[in-house]
Amino acid sequence: MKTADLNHYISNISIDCVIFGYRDHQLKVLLGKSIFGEHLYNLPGGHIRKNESIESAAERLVYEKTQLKKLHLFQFKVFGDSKRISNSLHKNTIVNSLKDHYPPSVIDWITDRFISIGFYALVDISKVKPVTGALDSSLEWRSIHDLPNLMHDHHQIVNDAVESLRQNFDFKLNAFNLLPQTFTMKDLKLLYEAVYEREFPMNNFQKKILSLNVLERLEKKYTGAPNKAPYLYQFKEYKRLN
Amino acid sequence: MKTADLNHYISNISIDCVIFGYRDHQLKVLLGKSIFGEHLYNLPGGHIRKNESIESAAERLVYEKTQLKKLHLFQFKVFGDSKRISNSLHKNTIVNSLKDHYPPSVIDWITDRFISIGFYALVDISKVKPVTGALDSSLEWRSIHDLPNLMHDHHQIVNDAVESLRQNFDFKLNAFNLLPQTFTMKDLKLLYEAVYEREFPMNNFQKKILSLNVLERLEKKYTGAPNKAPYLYQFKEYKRLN
DNA sequence: CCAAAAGTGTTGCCCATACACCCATGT
DNA sequence: ACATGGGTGTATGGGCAACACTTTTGG
Repeated sequence: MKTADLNHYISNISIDCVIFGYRDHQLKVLLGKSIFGEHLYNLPGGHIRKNESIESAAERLVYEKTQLKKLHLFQFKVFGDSKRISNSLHKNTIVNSLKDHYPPSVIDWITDRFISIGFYALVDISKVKPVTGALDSSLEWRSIHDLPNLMHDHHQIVNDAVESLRQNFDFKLNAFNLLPQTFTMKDLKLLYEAVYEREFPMNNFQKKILSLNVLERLEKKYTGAPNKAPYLYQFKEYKRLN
Repeated sequence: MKTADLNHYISNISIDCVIFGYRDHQLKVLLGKSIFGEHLYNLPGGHIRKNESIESAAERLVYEKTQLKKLHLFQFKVFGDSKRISNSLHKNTIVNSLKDHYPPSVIDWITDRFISIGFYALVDISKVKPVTGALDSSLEWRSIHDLPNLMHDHHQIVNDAVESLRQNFDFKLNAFNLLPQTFTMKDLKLLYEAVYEREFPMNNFQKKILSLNVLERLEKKYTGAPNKAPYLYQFKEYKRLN
């Protein structure tokens, strides 16, 4: 982060991205291990270039961390409390860490008040190639039920993103952004159970999903297990979108 | 708008408010008649002070136009296209109107790129005392189906606000922000019909509303009409909130 | 032939809708 | 008494959930 670069970005506005993945029957979010503290994490995010839209900025920021494009992005809320950074426990840590490496103007710019636009993204976790940024030492997928210590109000941002995801996660086509190309009905059911945190009876779930007419049934998946092999499915729209 | 004042506001971020009212069986929005064009209107809006939250800013901006506080406000979307103002037909008009009255620094500040946070508010239209701002010659309530020529992308903002209102306008307590303290069941039904643009059969509507247990029935409303007098209702929460 | 899990069929319940009816009011 | 519109009760149908059942697979 060079001084001159800051002139290309809009001040006082940031974007925070809640990148959702799905693995081990759990909904996960991608978090950066912060260089500002041993057990401190932060959401992927960044700033908006003066000549790009907020959607493009969010796409770019998610791409920088995941190397994925054309994903499902949704702008779910704005976090605009005037003290959300200055009241944070981590502000002084950040200032102390940076003050020997950057001029005061940069420190001021970074630690000024920021209004943050929250986006969430849905990704196929197996396709993500995590790339760390300047401010994190590593990237980790963490279950939404096992979140570490998060910077500023990022814990609140994750919670609000989960709530918004539940609101908007309909029975039409959001799920396929989190799954590989093909999957069994049970996989899909487990995903819905992870999102809504409740169980769905298999027969009724299957009836409901199939009645939407958005899946096509492929061949069976033989695993060697001594039981009936489940069918594989994929979303009919898959080819059109990929 | 004085030059020095701009230092108190965050640059490049604005708030646009879609203030909904209800009259003549129609959903209305409060629009300012712009001083920048004969048949040009704009949404109430403004900027965020450096030390106030975005919610406080939205409350303040709505108060300035309506003299109402403690209303139902919802942050529904952010409008962040980088060209939303510079591509607008109205930008040059604004620059020409202002350039003789303000120094270039002010003109630049005002006509720079703005990311706008969209809020909508629900108000009892009879309680509003409209107060014009510096940039509008008058304020008018306009039906959402009879919108005039709106500045920049404000037409899109209104449309998105209406869509969000429909999403969030549940059968619990949003409606009472648009109605006077007491109202008949038919009034309420007509409001819902205006919002959702479809009809609701009276008996089923009444059953559904009453089953929510949020209304209390008051005395009858005798109008002199030669038919059964309807009951008046008010929201049980009314006293607590006012 | 058996155990395990996939997948399907059947019933009953709840809720939303539609239809029919009764009630109060002023002329 | 009657026209008008408010308000309530009853039957019908579709969707969802619980239960029971059949099918497929490898040992």
